[in-house]
Amino acid sequence: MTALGARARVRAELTREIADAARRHLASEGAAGLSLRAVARELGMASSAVYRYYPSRDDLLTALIVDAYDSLGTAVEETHGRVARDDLRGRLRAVCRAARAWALAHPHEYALVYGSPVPGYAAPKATIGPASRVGEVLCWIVADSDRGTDRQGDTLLSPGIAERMSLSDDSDLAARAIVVWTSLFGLVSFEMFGHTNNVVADHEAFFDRAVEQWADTLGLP
Amino acid sequence: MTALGARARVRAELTREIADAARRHLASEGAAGLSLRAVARELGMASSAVYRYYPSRDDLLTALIVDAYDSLGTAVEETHGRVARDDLRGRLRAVCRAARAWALAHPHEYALVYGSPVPGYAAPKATIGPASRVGEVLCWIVADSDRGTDRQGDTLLSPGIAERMSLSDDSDLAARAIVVWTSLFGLVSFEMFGHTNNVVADHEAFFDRAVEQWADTLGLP
DNA sequence: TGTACATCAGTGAACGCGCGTTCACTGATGTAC
DNA sequence: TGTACATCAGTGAACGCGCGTTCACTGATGTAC
Repeated sequence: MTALGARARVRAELTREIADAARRHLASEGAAGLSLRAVARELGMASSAVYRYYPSRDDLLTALIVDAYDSLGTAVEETHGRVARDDLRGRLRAVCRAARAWALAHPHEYALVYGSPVPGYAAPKATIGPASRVGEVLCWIVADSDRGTDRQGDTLLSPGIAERMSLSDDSDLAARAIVVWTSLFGLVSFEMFGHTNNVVADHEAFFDRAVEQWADTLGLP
Repeated sequence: MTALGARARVRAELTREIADAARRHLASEGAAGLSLRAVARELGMASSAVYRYYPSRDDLLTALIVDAYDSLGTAVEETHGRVARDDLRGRLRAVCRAARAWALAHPHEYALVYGSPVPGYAAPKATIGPASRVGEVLCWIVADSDRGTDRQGDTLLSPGIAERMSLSDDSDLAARAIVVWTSLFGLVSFEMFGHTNNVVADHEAFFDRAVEQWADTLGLP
């Protein structure tokens, strides 16, 4: 339904503009300081008008979280999609670098989703799907590595794979993939949050090196 | 100077009590919501009285951060100290498990130091030393592994080692150690912040498995 | 094409709240003689 | 040991601020006939 009425189109536009302004505020104040009033002020509208678009502050926060996960997920998937399927190491490189690049380009959205949880805010279920997109791409790579690239179809490892990848199935490769997943965001978080400031000199080179280590861990050729 | 006057002793006590109350508040409100007034209220004193002990909210926050790093550092160092020096893998296990155990026991202090930075707060230099204690222990282990346990003395790798461990010196082992360091906190953070909730079934078993992977990465016997 | 009505966006005032910080002050505890 | 003075802890009121959310309202935009 792209044939929206004029009113509906304006509505969609303003809804997005509010989210954009909120994202900008995230940058200066952090997630906990995100304020509906400040957002309204920036848009030059009454604070009460925002309630026509988002029923509460938490709903706005949820929208920002979902958008952030989707933005990261899309960036990673696109970069990953440009690499030949049988170039397993190249695919891992692409995923990791895309994730880091996204974090550097969107530091506050990164902190929103991968930093400490916002106190008093419980993430609703709508965030689960978008949150697992990067992990799923990693799982694809590992799965392809496990059974060779000749095998067609992604049906065996599909959305929802994460649930089936619990330790109980005792798959060493699955466990390794998850450790790589957490290591990736561990390293990016340390860089973003300043923990490696006096430890690592060239962050980009160091990151690339770490990626090769992870590729080795996964036994990628 | 343990022979403090009665007044000085009471002062030291209250200073600690304020920090304790602040820590408790951290739990419910998060770092960004830490409020001097709430802390004063809990202690049954006027909010202005707190200023006799901490000149501002940020100073109180700094004290909490330093305390958290020191608490974690002490826990890790003590556990590590109980393992025989030539049991390199055992030492790594001890360090990693102690760090995770501390995080589980102090979730909000963990989020304070390893979560997203508090907006508008710049960590002063006083936090750098305490923040690097865990990393330094890891470096000891790696250094011992590198040159064998016969070599005496810890002088080559001492406080401040982190600075010298920049990529420029091109030591592969140093780089591996730092990746393990970031992976450790990456995995713990994901567990603490709920990212592995539907992915990992048995967090403790999974963590132990990850530690063995890291030990392999470092080539520990 | 024109009119009557319903829908909806946006307003501005208000509610009740909490915050960090300052300031002049009261009393109690320590110190010097 | 006793007195006079200085130091310090703690008070309570006040300043100026921002917040989320509600509510009755005004006008403009759409819809049905």
